[in-house]
Amino acid sequence: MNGEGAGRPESRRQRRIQRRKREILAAAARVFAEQGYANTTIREIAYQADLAEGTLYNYFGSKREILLGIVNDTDALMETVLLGGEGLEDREAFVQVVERGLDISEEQIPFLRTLFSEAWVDDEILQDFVDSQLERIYRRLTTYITDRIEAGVFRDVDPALAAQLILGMFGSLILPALRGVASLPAPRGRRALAEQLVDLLLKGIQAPEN
Amino acid sequence: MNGEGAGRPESRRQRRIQRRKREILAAAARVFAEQGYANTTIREIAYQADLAEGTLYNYFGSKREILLGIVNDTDALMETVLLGGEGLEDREAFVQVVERGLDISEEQIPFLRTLFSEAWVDDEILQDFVDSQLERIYRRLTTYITDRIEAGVFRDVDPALAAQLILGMFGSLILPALRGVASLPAPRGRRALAEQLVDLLLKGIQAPEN
Amino acid sequence: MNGEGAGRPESRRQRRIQRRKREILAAAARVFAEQGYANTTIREIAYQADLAEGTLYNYFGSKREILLGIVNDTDALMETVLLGGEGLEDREAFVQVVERGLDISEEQIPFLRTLFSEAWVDDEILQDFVDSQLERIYRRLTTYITDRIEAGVFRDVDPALAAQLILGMFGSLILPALRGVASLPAPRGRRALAEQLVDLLLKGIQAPEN
Amino acid sequence: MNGEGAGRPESRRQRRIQRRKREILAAAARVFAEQGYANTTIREIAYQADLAEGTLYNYFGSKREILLGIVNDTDALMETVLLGGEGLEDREAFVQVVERGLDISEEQIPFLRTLFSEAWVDDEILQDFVDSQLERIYRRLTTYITDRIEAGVFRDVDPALAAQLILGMFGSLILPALRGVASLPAPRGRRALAEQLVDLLLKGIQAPEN
DNA sequence: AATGAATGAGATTTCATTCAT
DNA sequence: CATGAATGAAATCTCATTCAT
Repeated sequence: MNGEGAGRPESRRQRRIQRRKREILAAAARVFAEQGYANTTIREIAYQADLAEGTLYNYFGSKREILLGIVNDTDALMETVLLGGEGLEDREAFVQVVERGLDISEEQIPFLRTLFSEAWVDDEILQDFVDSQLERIYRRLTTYITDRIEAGVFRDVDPALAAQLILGMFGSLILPALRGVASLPAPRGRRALAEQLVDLLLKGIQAPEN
Repeated sequence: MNGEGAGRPESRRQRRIQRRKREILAAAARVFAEQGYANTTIREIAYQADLAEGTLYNYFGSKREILLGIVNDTDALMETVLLGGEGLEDREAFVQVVERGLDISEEQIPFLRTLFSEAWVDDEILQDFVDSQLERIYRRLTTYITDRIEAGVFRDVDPALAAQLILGMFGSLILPALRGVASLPAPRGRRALAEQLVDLLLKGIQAPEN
Repeated sequence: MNGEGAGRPESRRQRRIQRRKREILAAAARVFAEQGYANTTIREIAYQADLAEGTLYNYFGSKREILLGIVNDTDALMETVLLGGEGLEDREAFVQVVERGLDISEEQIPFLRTLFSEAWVDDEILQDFVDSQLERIYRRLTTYITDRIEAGVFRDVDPALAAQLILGMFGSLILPALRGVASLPAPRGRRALAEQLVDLLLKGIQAPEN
Repeated sequence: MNGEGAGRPESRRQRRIQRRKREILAAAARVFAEQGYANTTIREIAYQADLAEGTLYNYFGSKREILLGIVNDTDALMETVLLGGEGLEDREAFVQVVERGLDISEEQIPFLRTLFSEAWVDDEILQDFVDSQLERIYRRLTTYITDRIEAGVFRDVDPALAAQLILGMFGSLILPALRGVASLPAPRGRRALAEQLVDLLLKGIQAPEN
């Protein structure tokens, strides 16, 4: 019974709702990224999502909840940056993680752009995201560096500071794309970019004989 | 006679106006930095500057003009980052410029915080500031690196990319202070911080025997 | 079936919007006529139209747009003054046009009152209305007089000046009603009024033997 | 004693104050005429009168008092329209009064323009001026016409209506100048204009044989 | 669920008036 | 008397949110 398809109908309904939510978040992220959260009206989001204004409120309780939805989505994605690279030789592991970071960043530009601009002034977002997600990446990197120093592979630098500087280097790569003034290189170029970053990081800028 | 105390009265009036403008900008920068431009009301700025709302409009034509006033002020200050360091040995020059950058950044935290949060979504600010001031710093650094490579002091890296990565490293140092989650080290610590950055930059993270 | 009651729903919506717009314009014209445009607040118009302030902005983009809406409406009505009277004997034609002018003016008193008071200082209104609508009436009258002179029915007067003076005479009739200090005579009296105006116009005030 | 010039010093002071008041009224009338009362700022009036804003308040207690000052001044002038013409032959008397009306109107255009635009919506002005000054002119004209009818010089028309229509004719002559879309003819042309008005008024527009 | 008209609190901005200098 | 900076009430307009259909 229950006509075609069956399955728990509840689940189908849930899936439809989730899909609709994602569509709304994607539309909202696009507009937020372009105009900023405060300058964006619900009407504009509704228009971009091809829905009536009131309909949005069936999926999100407020404009702010849409923003937090974006933050969460981005959160989830950041997780994946850290996956992979395990068991590889150091240099290659580094390069792959950087490259993957570039890939993900590009896909998520509107989300990241929204995220960063609002994180400056919104304490809840700042804590939910920056002080949880970035902190995790930062800690993981610190631990890794500490290990490598102990293994004698890295020089005896301050691991926390080194982690911070490395994240800064990575940030400088995606910043222009985030700001919308330049786009990231094509996938092939990204590999080269990652290699150059890692090269500089490992060997420094000074000529060896110095 | 006619020592200080006389002078053209026009000039005294002008000075009073300029002083009042600076007071307003300082108050506004504080509030913008905390709450963001869009969330800040004229009423709040006026309250912080200890003036009536209408009085602000005797000095700035609109809320936005106040924001642009902050951008301009910051502009002027950024100039000074690049001064000094000429003629010093490379390592020391680098260290001093980084240190000075930290000093100036600290003084200007509310202004910088305002600036960066709004530059994301405000094209005029983005172009007036980021694409003029930062670009200058970036170009100067690129030129410097190119020289050093030609002189055989630096390895043969991509100078533009290296400059970008270095700016990213510097950015990572002031970011926590800008975000308000940590403050910069005391002046003595800043010297050490600058040295560590320069050390990592010059020699890399890899152990020498590698 | 599908008699009245169906129709494209778009069209029904459009009609509802148009009706609402007219309601707002009527309320606004009443208030403008009493207090003048500048002295009238949006709040007052909204109150008179029995709507919230914000609702007005769903129909008109600004207070000024409401004013222009009134001007346009009046424009459209003025057209009809000139209709009719064709083919009648001169005296009767004149009388009928004057009478119709009185009728229309009475219906439109709040609109006309608004219009005239603002036309003094608002160039756009002055040109959109006075210099297009009144000009048309004026030209038509001039042409008519010229014809009549050539036909030997009217004396050899300056047709343009005569037209101007006639419009002034008509204006003096509706002015008291427009100012709100007196109302126009009842319809029957209007015919008599029109006849007296035309009589004076045709034969002058001087006794014949003079 | 009392130094040079003597005279009651009070009186000299009074004269200076009166002169200053007139200067302010003239400046205000110019600006009001151009932009309307509500759109004009005290700052603009002060600028045109070459005074500081606060200084105006030494002469007039409020912006509105300046407006009423203009109304009064105009009032005083209107008086003079009616002077003269006594004892002249009818036609010439009419012509001279009309001509003088044109002369005075031209001199006073900014004042009249201000007056008429505000009289629409300001009951105090409407009553103080229109319903006192115009009423006087209107009554005088009515009386005159009644006399003339009794003397058999004028036809048996409704004197009140005739007076109204005549004022309307005169109004139509100065209206374009008042509106700022045309200027009055040069003095010589004014005589001709007045003669044409009077001619039409006395003999009508119809050809005699009709 | 979907719609979009209605709502009204709240923001920016203007400007007549005051008052210390 | 003259000045013009300071004041703050009041006006216009925006827009997140609600709710009847």
